[in-house]
Amino acid sequence: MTGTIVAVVIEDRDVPGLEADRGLVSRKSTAERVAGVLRKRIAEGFFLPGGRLSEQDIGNALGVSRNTLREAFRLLTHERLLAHELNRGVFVRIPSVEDVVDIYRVRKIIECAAVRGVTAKPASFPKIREKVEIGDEAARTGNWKDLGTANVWFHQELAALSGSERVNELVSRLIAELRLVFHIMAEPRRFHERYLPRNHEILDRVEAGDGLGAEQLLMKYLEDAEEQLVGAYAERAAAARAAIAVE
Amino acid sequence: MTGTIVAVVIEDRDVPGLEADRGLVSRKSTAERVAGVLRKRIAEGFFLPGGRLSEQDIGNALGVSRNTLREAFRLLTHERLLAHELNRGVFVRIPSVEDVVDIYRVRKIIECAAVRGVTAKPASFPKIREKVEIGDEAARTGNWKDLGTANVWFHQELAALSGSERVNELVSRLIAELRLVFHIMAEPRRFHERYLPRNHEILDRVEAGDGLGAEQLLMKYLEDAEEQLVGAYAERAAAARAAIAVE
DNA sequence: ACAGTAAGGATTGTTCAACAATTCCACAAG
DNA sequence: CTTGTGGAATTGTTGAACAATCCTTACTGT
Repeated sequence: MTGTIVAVVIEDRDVPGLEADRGLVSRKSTAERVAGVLRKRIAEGFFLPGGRLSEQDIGNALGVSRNTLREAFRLLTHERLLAHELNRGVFVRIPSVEDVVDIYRVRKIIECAAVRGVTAKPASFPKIREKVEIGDEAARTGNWKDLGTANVWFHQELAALSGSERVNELVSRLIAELRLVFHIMAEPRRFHERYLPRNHEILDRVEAGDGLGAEQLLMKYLEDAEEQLVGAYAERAAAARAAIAVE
Repeated sequence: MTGTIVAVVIEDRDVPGLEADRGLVSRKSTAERVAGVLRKRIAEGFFLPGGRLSEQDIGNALGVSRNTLREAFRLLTHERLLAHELNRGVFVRIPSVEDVVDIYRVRKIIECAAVRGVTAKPASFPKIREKVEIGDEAARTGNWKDLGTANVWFHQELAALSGSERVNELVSRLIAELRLVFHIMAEPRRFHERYLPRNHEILDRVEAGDGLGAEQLLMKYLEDAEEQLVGAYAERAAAARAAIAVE
């Protein structure tokens, strides 16, 4: 028995650094691939918030059985991208204003904690800087869609400073949910553009090793964004829901 | 079209305060009920970490079809309670040491932020106090299982101070995952007992309105618990995995 | 004795068809 | 305008079937 334990431990340490590639090797089930397709479609707005996803139609279109498709629906429901109503089907979720408030509440906790944790020594963070510059470039060329995406990535990189797998996953989900909000707002330009200079300020503080300073800026940033979003969102969300009721 | 919007809005405000009861009305699907049963069984250790959950056996035992059972498995896999290996089945997850470290990393961020947010004015928090006292009582009567449960609830109440639905859900999951760890450790007494006085200290600070003080205590608490857990856990987890390999 | 392998049995992955349960919609009745 | 009341459409769930994969075991050759 003890011999087998040793064998396992050895196997763990035999080829260090290779374990990270396991995700690439492990094949995914059909349901997960289908979920991936739908997730992407939802993110890019092909399926709009409030819309119903018919088992039959999508099953036929994608060439998978209803059972497999339902497994995919479960996955996305758990990510809060779809809402499952018993005997009625699944719908692309319409986040409520309370959802938006809660999302920002969690973002403040998570992102600020991540930023606060940077050491007191100056250092370079190329990945974060990259996202900021992608945002600048997108704004310069007027590519508003990319601007929104870059902004999202910027915040994901900030959260990644925490070094926690679970935090990364959580933030990914929060941001996927926020995408639904943006689809209802449908004004990426006016919303994202004004935050570009603040991205730079935050990055500067981070690279200067001033975690507390960066945290203060980020907190204000998130408070402002939330306020702006909540103010305009309430009526839009109601209108979106009403549009469904009409249709 | 605008007219219909008004109609919806009116309907929304017509019977205020009733929407909250929607969750009670909505029945749950079979898959969700099955997931609930399995979740409970896993929490109480009926299915031990590393054990495989046979589709056929459990399906027969619970009287549901394989398809429905698989939907339930998906749910629990997403909660990190089960691990799904393609063509091999689902297993009760054995958290790695890295998982434990990451869980505590997130707990520090979340719970500390929640506690830090309490106002500077003294107030009473009966729900938190209740959990602390349940823990005391369990320790006095030597009911070690309840002691662990009470301790878990205490921390859930602390996190609930954040007032965020998403934080509550996240913490619930983290703690469900930690239960797997405790099942492998299998020493609820020695682990939890020593933290009882610290529960009181933290509660005192919270009720005194000293959020920052409570945060410091809680941080130290979590650091100590993590250290103690990680130190003893590595070999146990390896042994558990090896036991599977042998069996 | 031992690594490699080939056959088989068992389990999961996926699909399909069927039926029950529920919701939706239109229309009639009060 | 509200309140039943049908039938059509959709989802919920099951059971069977087959393919794909994994695990065990026995066999082979060295």
